Amino acid sequence: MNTFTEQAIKVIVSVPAGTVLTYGRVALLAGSPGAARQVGWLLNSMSEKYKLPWHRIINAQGKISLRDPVSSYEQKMLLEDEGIEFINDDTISLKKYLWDVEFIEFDQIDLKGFEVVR
DNA sequence: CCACTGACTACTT
DNA sequence: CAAGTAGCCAGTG
Repeated sequence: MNTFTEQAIKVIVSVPAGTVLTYGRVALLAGSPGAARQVGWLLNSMSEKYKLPWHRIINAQGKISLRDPVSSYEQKMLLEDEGIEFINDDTISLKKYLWDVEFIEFDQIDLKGFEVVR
């Protein structure tokens, strides 16, 4: 399965703790500029099948985009645990925490370590 | 294949 | 800064 989905997942699992990526950036690194909305979609569906650091993905405004208030609160907590400070209730400084990576070496990432073993 | 959906984005008011 | 608008693209039925 060498698709956008797999690439995007690899990008996401590569994000270091204490940093974040925007949906658009994940899409770009995954090879599909403009597919930002799909990133959100797969996070929603794949975070149950994989142990993804989904909380490190936010929108281009540095805000949490979750519709569900419970989940968005959880995301905020997880980010704060990694040392990320919030400017207000749902905003952080992208300038400070955005992971500035240019290229992902997909070949070196093994997804099997992130699969949920039930 | 077509239509619809959406954890998005960039641009304009 | 808030709200509206028009692109965006992969997954789903």
